[in-house]
Amino acid sequence: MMLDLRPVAAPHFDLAATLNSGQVFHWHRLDDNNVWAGVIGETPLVVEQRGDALHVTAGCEELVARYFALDHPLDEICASFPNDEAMTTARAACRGLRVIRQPLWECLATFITSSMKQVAHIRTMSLYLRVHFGRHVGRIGAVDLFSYPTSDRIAALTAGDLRAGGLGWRAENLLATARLVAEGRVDLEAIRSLDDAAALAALRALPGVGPKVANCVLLFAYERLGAFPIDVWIERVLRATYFQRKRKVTAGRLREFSATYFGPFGGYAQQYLFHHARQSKRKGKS
DNA sequence: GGACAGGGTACAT
DNA sequence: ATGTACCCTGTC
Repeated sequence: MMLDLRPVAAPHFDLAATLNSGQVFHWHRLDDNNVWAGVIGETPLVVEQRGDALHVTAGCEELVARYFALDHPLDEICASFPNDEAMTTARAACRGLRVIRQPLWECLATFITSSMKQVAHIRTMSLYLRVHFGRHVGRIGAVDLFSYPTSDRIAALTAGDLRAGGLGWRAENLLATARLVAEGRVDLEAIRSLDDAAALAALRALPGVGPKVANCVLLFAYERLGAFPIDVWIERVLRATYFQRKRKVTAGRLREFSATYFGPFGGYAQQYLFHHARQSKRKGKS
C-alpha cells in the first residue's frame, strides 16, 4: 500500500510496547508489530516505527509527538524509580514504553467500560462504539477508521443501544456519565486545573468511576504521572514483591505505600510493573 | 457444554 | 474496612 509517511524523531520509544500496554484499545496492527493504523481524536493516521524514528501520515507529525508524549523525559523518569529488583527488571523489560496523552472523554468513557473486562473484550466494546456511534474518518488499506463517539452522541442513546455492544451493566454507567458531561453538569476540561486530590474526587463522583478507573484517567488523560491505578495485576505484584510475609495487608495500606514508594512518576512505574507482569504471564503460557 | 475468571464499582454491613 | 451482586465473553 502506498503511503506518504514523514519522519518524526522518537528516541527512547517503543511503539508496540506502548500500544500493547493497556492504555488504548483501538489501534490496528498492520503488516507487523511496527506498523499501526489508528485514530487520534478525529484524525486517522498510520504510524510505523523504524529504529529511533516514527514514520507517520503527512501532516500528523506534531499530533503524534504529542499523543505519544515523546517530550516526556524518559531517562529522568526511569532514573526516578526505586532501585529494587522488581522495578529494575520491569524497567529493563519495558524500555521505551511511554504513558500517552489521550483525549479526556474518550479515555474516561473507555475505562468506564473496562471494569472486570479483559483487554480483548475492552477492545471489542471500544470498536463497537466507534463503528456504530462514532464518525467514519478514513480508511487505510482494508481498515475503516472511526472516531470515538462524543458524549453528546452517547447521551442521546438508550442503555439498550449500549448493551447491544456487550457492555452489560456498564451501559447504565456510561450513559449516566455521558449525560452529565453532555448537559454541562461536569466539565472535563475544567478538571485540568484542579490539584490531584480534587481531580480524583471530581472523577470519582461520576457513575462507574471508582478509584481504579479515576486513577487511570488521571494518568492517561490528565497527565498526572504520579497517579497509581491499582488493578488485580498490580495488586498481585505489590503483595508478592513488597509485602511477602505480611498477613493482613489492607487495600488502604497498598494505596498508601504505592502513593509514596514509587516517587513522583509512580504512574510510569505502575505501567512498567503492569506491562512486565502481563508479558511474563503471556510468555509463560505459550 | 457448562463452569469460570476476567485490568471494578456501588452499596450494604 | 470487608463482603457481595452485577452483565457479558473468551477460555478451558
